[in-house]
Amino acid sequence: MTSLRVRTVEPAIPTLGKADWIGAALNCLVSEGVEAVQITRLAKALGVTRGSFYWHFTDRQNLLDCVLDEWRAANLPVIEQELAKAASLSEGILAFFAIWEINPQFSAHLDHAVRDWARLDEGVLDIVRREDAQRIGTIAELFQRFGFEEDEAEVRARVLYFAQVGYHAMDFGDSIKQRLARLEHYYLSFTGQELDNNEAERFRQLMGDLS
Amino acid sequence: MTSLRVRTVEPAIPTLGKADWIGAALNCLVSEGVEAVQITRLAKALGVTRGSFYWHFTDRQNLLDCVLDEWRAANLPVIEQELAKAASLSEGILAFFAIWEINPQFSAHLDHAVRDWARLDEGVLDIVRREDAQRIGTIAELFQRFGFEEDEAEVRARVLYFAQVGYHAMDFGDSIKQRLARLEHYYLSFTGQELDNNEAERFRQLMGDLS
DNA sequence: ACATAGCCATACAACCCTGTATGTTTTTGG
DNA sequence: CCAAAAACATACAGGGTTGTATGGCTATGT
Repeated sequence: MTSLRVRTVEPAIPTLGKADWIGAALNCLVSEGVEAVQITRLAKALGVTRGSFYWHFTDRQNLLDCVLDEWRAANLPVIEQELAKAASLSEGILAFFAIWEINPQFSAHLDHAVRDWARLDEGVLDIVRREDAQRIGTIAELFQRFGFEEDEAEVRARVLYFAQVGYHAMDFGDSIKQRLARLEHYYLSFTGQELDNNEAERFRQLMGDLS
Repeated sequence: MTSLRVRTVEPAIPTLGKADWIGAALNCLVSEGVEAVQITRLAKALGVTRGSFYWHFTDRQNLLDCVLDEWRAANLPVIEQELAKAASLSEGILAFFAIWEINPQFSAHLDHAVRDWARLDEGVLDIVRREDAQRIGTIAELFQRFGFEEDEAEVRARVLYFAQVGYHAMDFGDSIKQRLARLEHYYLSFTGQELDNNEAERFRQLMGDLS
């Protein structure tokens, strides 16, 4: 929607663009929350004054709107893409696990930060809710595609998604290894089915390599 | 630890106590987040000036510490008490469901607010993590008590707890009725066992009456 | 009746953030 | 070469928050 680069030709001395401000805002949002996304601080971090900001944006809310758009554009499509191409249930479930951990396009921290933000802003909450509903629908579709009837698919999708969000919502702080060690138990708990040994090993290697 | 009422005799004209300030702070924390817990605002809400505050507390941090203590004292023991007295797995699991919804001592909103707070404060995060670990341990104990081996009990406890926290962390906004309608599916998903019809009905009535 | 302590109001200094208005420099285009 | 726009700096006004210092009122005890 918003073109992050207005200029058609890059200037000789690279100057700041909207994208730089949005990037700084994203970092600040993730590490310190919405309230910390302040024009003064970002300007200091970027090494310019606030005069620059008010050239690229009308006001603070304008920046926050752009930040939210960035989140939607980055995190929204990943889940659908990953789950749609799954050729088996286990492939889909394991891909879902992997998204939060190693998918470079998906930022779990940003997801978390936006969710916290939503608690303080009705407008953001609405958008996050729609996003969540859509994600859960995608997961439920996966379960249905591989033999689960509608109600059970819906419930299992929700449990899986809630657990994933909940885990990251509490910064529990255990390592990926600890969770990988009990991968089969998690899979059984989420699906009610046993996970093939070969698949489990392949997944462990995939996660081990990229962690 | 902290005695919320210093006075031994109630004054004729009831004056403000620490508890009143902490109560106002809790409300503000739940509805608007930590950053909104400001002395000026609380004073306005309580109908006094900030002079009163600095008589009861040394500074803002002092108040926040008290707020955290209140949370621990209120929400911590509830889960252990409820799960310890369960005479069957289903009784324990259903009791766990009920805590977030209808237990008067437990505030799900406060739990959520404190968790958000923990993202911005390392000290709070440590305390919340210990609390979470303890709760999960209690749930795992329940599973083990009714026949699950250690590893599976631990994983199922975590999935159950993560899902519960995740659900409330995202303000999903569906009604209790919607979830109660699929109670059996949730129970199956969390435990791998079928829920007795009579117990399901009894639980639905319990939740229906008090919601 | 008076001193004391509890409880709160008032006033002040310091700081931080926003938004706007207005310069200043550099680049681009005709 | 000159005008215009882009990108940023500077300066100012307004508001909000914290903490402290100090003063005033009220109940209580002796």
